[in-house]
Amino acid sequence: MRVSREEMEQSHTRIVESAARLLRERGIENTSVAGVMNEAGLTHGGFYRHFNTKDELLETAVEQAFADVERWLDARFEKSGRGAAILDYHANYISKRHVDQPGKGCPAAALACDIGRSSASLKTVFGAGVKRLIAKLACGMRGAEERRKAKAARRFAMLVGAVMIARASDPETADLMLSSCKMEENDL
Amino acid sequence: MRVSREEMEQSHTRIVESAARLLRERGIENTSVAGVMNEAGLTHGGFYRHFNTKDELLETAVEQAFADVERWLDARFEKSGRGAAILDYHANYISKRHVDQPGKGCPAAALACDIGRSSASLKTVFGAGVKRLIAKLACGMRGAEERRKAKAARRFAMLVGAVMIARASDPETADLMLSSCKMEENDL
DNA sequence: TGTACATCAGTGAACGCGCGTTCACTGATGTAC
DNA sequence: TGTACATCAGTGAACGCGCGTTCACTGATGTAC
Repeated sequence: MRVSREEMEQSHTRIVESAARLLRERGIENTSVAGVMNEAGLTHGGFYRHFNTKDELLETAVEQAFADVERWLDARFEKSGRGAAILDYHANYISKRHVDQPGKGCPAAALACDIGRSSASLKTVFGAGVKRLIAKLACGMRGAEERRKAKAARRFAMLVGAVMIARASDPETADLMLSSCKMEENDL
Repeated sequence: MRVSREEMEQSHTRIVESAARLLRERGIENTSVAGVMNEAGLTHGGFYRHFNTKDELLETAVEQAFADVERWLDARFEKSGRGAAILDYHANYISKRHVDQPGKGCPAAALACDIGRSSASLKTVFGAGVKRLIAKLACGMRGAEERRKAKAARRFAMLVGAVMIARASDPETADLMLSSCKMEENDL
């Protein structure tokens, strides 16, 4: 039966949020349209009133996941200042909690692999998110524009790599990875 | 019809090699048993004379992919010495060629994401490979044992993250990632 | 404000497809004599 | 070395399953009067 415009918008939001979480937990191939709809409290048939294809949902969900991280960073920036916010970000990133909860974590660490094998449009969404994140991280650093950006990119690559490898490894190797990439030592 | 023991061993080798390549190109979910067998010049039905399950093949193929990298590194070590070998490794890793050819590249950069969602036994194979690689890379460095290992782990994380992000991004962002992670600058 | 009707969000069965795995079968290989 | 037979690597049809997508249907919502 038809629902009100407001209810439909809420459904839409729930679909995107469910997708953003399930995608990061299970990956693109293991996230089914039916699974997302079920998580959103709906049945699979109604999906196509909201999106034309699964791919369209993926783009929206990945965009949303990046936006969530940016909002988190912005809030920290305002609360503790840029330097402290970046330290917080790093410490939270390289943590057992982050490794164990991909659904709430960084979309780059959860999805880079899958998106590397996906459509060009999804890569554009992903690349734009990464670029915005790196720009934000570079803000909290010292030095010339280009050097800051490159440094932020190197750091971000390390964070993403460390968490991905930790997730893909036995607990002992995961620990090695995390403890090696904590903040104390900054040189590569 | 039955084939000779020798032919069977050759089939086995071809199956594992095909799997190791296709896995890195397409990921675990998009690599089918039939696809691997076809690539090996066989039909899918015969697969189960070689492996009990697809998972068993995955473990063998991932192991093989790591062994290939180790053999490459060992050869370079002998030819050019440890320092030069590590420089070569880094330069080859952060290259457009590596980004464009996942099938011949680092298994960590190609599969970390997928393996993070797989069985504990596959994670053990992966983690062991990563550990051996890091140990090899630490060999070419200076300083105390623990510091060398941590530094090698940080570098490896950066390399893996950079290539994964480059593969998942639009060309412009991919370039930013690669150029930022080249050898010239070593600090994070 | 009230009524009559068109719209359309959501449902659940159905579609064609590719997957991992099983199985009866084939015929060259390996072995026992 | 030659023969007779058991073995088993490889084939291709078939299985049950979950997938993305389609569709006829339902009935509350939104709108035109």
